[in-house]
Amino acid sequence: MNLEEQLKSAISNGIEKLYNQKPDEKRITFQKTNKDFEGDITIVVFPFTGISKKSPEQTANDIGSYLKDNLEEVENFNVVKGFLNLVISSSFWLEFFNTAAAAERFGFAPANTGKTMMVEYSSPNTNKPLHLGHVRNILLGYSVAEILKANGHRVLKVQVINDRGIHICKSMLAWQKWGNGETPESSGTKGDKLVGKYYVEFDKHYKAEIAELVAKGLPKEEAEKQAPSIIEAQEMLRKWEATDAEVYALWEKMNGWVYSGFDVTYKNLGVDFDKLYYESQTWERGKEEVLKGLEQGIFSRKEGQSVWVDLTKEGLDEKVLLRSDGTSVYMTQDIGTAILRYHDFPDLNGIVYTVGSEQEYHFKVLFLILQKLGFAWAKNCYHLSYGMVDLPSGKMKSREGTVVDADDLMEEMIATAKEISLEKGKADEGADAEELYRMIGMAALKYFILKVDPKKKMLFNPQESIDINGHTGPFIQYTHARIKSLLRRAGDWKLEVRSWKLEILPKEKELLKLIHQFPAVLKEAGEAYSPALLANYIYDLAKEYNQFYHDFPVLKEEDAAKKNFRLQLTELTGKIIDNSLRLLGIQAPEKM
RNA sequence: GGUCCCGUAGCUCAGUUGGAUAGAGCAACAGCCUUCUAAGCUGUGGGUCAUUGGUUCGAAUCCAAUCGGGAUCACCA
Repeated sequence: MNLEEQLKSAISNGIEKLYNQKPDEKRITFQKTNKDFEGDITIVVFPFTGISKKSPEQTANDIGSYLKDNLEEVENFNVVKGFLNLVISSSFWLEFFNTAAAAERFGFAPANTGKTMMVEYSSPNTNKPLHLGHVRNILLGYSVAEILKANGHRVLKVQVINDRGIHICKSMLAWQKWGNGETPESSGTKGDKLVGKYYVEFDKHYKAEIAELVAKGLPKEEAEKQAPSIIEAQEMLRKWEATDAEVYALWEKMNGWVYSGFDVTYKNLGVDFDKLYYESQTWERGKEEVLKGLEQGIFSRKEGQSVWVDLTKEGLDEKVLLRSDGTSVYMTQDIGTAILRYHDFPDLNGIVYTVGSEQEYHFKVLFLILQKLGFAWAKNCYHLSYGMVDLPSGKMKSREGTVVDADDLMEEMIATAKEISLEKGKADEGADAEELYRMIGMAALKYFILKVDPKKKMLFNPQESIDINGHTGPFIQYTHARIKSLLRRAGDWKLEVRSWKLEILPKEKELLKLIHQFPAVLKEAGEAYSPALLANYIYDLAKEYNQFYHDFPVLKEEDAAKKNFRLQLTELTGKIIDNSLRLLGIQAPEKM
């Protein structure tokens, strides 16, 4: 039982004894003690004045006295208006510290809650390279998955790759017509970049054709439909669906290029997947399920072969599930994919879809459809909806060439990290130094993105993102490196000795209090699917440690018990920072 | 137009199961290295928490309206 739970039940009992009525436990709330007053934790007593029929001050005094007499952890208390500030005993903090320091991985839930969660993230189209928007998605998804693991769940990281459809046909067509057999090898271009190049190439020709037709007097809408390029691309898609051998071979070849390009980006981002789903392998399943639903009368048929779901009762619209020519839409394959996933892993306790907020409506509809189809697990599907990433210049627009490429971005971050390191004269030469620059640059990027609440849209300012001072990833890395340096110098100092009698100084206690919060923060981050909570917490922890480090000698402390305590406090802080950074996908260097 | 999200310091963000005088970082200015990593620490200035009204002992937090910004409502993905 943790401190708050202990206090809660003691307060509940105390109020019952004092005033003959049990309070509503939900109204017993704790908060941090204001820094101007003495105390470690504060209880707001206003909610109990109705029961006590006394002034807030008197009520607080009553409860404070009761706690002091009946709970050994409560050493003292003071009252300011309706606020009861409790001073928790040093022995409690020392005992807590002993347990925490001895833990294998303090704050982590014991492995195996018996729950299995699937986290989908990335899920790109295969017609162009990954960009900054994908980067937020990927970092979030990866971190959420790791945080869920730390909370004791089994986690499967997956994506569904949108590998079929008109978009890839456009790239294929352009390559076929104007590519002259160019390959990643022949041109020295990363595969996804090469395919992206032909997607742009298609668009260029298509636009020109439209302009030409419009000049001839055709309305724009009509021109968009009649342009020869688009007609050819649609023809290609039909051939693909009929598994035309030549088209299929080209499709496989070009997707292969894209995958090897993506692999490089994923590797550099330091993320991985347990299983990949491909739209080309799930869309037919989706179609079958829709037709089954049609037979059962869950869906209805309209013009041609089109199939619709009516969600007007749920306050939404009607939605098409199969086109009038019988082909499937995006929704169709998502239905198939979800069902396939539960087929593959029947013991799944939920799927987390890491997808941008612009698709909120889509997922609302998807989950409703799955429910209508009778899948009880649909209620465990969750759309982790994150906000868009804007640039200082506004929105990213591929047409205006303002899209920030993921590979370029990483390269620049690392180059800038190197530059700054050299300027500061921190540079060691050699291979290790290059690895360090990479770690720092990536930390700056990842932390900059992950510290923001996923639900909120964020502004990506390239200049600020590589900052290494203040509320940044490198600042936290630096604190860790500093801790490691201390521990190295401590050498074989007897870290295992844990029986001390000493008074904890205020600054030491502040650090301990923050450490005490860690398990709750990790749990909350898992429940809220929010790496930002963890990211902001370790910043606070690092900041607090730096103050401690600045104010007190550790190795130079002469009192052996104090020295030992501070060293272990240092070690524990370092472990929490290291473990937490890892959950954010950030590496913690030993030196920097 | 319907639905949803957002509006906190010059800038980027915390803080929202309702609680004390709303916090950080950046930027600006002023200090601290013969002592464990100065990528650090300390201090100063900077706020009608978009506006108005309501609920409450108490509102940045809950409710309503207004203003401003964004997303979405395709036989696109």
